[in-house]
Amino acid sequence: MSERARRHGRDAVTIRDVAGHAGVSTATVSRVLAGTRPVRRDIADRVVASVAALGYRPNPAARALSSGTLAHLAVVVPSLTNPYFYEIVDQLNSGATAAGFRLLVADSGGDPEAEWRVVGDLRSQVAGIFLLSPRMAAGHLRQLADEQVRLVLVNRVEPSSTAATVAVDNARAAMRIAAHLLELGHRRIAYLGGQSDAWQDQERWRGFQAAAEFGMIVTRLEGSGTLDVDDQIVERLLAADVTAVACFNDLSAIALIGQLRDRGVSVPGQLSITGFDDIPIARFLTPALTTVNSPTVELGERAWSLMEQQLRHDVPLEPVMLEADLLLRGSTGPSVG
Amino acid sequence: MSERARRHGRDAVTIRDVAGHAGVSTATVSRVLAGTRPVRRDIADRVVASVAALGYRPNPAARALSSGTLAHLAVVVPSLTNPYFYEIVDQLNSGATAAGFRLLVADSGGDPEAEWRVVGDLRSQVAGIFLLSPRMAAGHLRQLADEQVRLVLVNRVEPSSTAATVAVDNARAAMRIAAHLLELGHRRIAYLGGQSDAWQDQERWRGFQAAAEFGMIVTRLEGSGTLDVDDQIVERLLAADVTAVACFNDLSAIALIGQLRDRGVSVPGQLSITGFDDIPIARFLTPALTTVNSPTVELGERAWSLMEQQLRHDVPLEPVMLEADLLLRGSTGPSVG
DNA sequence: ATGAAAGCGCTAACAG
DNA sequence: CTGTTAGCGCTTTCAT
Repeated sequence: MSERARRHGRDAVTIRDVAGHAGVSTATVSRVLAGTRPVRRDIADRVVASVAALGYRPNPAARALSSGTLAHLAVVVPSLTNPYFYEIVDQLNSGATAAGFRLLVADSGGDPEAEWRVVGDLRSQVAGIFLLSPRMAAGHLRQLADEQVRLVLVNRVEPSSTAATVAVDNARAAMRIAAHLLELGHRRIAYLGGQSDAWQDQERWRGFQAAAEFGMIVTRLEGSGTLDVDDQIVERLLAADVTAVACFNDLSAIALIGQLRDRGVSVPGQLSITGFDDIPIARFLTPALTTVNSPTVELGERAWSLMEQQLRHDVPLEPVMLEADLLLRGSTGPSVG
Repeated sequence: MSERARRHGRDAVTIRDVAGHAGVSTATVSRVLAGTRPVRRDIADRVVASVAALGYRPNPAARALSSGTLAHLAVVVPSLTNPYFYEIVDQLNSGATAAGFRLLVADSGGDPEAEWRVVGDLRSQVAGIFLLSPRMAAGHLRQLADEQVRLVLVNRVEPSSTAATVAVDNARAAMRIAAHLLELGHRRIAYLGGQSDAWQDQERWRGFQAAAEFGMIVTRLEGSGTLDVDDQIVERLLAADVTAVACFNDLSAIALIGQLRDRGVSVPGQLSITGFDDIPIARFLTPALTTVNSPTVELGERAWSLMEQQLRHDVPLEPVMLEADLLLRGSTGPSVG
């Protein structure tokens, strides 16, 4: 058995074998399988039968080389361990699988440069790329779009790029949280930020800053957007003299609540806390987390359909903006300030 | 511009262009890039310079077709929305990326048949496949190994198959939990199971059943292993008259605790709860979850190295069994039975 | 050590 | 509607 055959676990059966078995040309087999042009019914049946009989599976590499495109789509995420992306990836996977594409995943580690490199690598290997919360330079994003890489941007709006885009209106969502806190009597609040180079962080911060217009005093504290929060965070918070903390996302809210619990600070008794995203676990926490839901399912669906359009050579559209709903739960309560 | 060129966003620069630019043959370029055979220093330098100057990127499909293997590895997970798997996938991704492989992910939806089909699809497209908590029939697993598909089984031990395997000793971990509960005075406990066709569920259940030897009474309740728990679960639990519930995993423990909170049942005051896996969020919960850690990092590392060995044509080894540590946190307390 | 040339398996003109 | 044939871009003998 040849080395190649061993790799595939058997002497690979090729399109030629099928053609021979069915007594037709390889072109006909190809046409039957791809459905690119009509083939006489009885011949097609014969081909199908031969395919089944021989257990033929087209070689994707050969197909890719010949047709110029691989049935692979890539999705690049800042971190594979952030639950927020799971649902989106899951949606993309459903769409892609149904359309006969496979999903390649890549993790950029949240680094703009690494992200750019990863995409550079991927672009020649896939038919299209989903960028989830990308952080790369606007110039790079523009360049990719200019170079006709099929792109879908999720949660990053970059007006200078023509890339297809779907995003949640984060600023508006932040305002909703602020308004809710104000209604509860909170006037001095803190925003525990995420990575400040992320579009989502900028938008959310923008939303909270708008609350200043309504008489709130909003202090920004730097955070990571992950479960790893600064050990000193509680002290910094207390020093800031606030009655509520709006966190960049659910993950950091959860970590913060954990810290507060350890220090004996009650939530929402002494401090109200809000998250962002509504990851599935949020409603099961004690206290359940007040947050805004990021419509991840719709986000994923829209992202997929934007990709689908591009695969059909349709023109990219206006950015799709999605609304987030406020979910009032137990982690917020009346101000005690 | 040709259709093909358009797809790649530019007229693709091929190995021939590089060869022309450097004034050498394509074979030489190939050798320099792959390092398969020695090339005179100055010529190699010239090639490297040309590659850089033209921004050449080898076409993976052509490479795959020619060399017979694609630099892709696949990982099949039962569900893309379970945090537990992401930790492992993250590790696999690191190893694969470092070795120049890309990771294809596929979701089987937890269905044994779908899983088998997915693998059938994938096998010709990748150099190897990781199966995380696979549920497919033992016969299928054996068949794959027999057909020389490079496989790594994670968290499923199938003695009849020669596939490389790494798994956590779930039965032992379950015993550790049981022993801990017994020490706290719990004698009547329930096991809220996962999907009963999963190896992990069987092993955990086996571990808890062993506790009967030590005088505990263990009732099994059916569960899903996800955040979606039966609405009636609290009633069923109360009816079972137990003082502690060992859950299949952290996810179902979290969901259960959420339900109990809603019904006003205190944890661990009235009922002690344990999880399984130690997902990152577990320690931030209130109460923090008593669980056993699944050494996901090591699991991922071992899985990767098993794959690496196979890529080097090494023989598969004995199953690697990993130990799980008990993490005592706030969700368990003395029995009030 | 290097080049020429033969494919890898498939698709897509181009003929018929 | 079907067959023949020429590549797709790369690796790899086989010569030199």
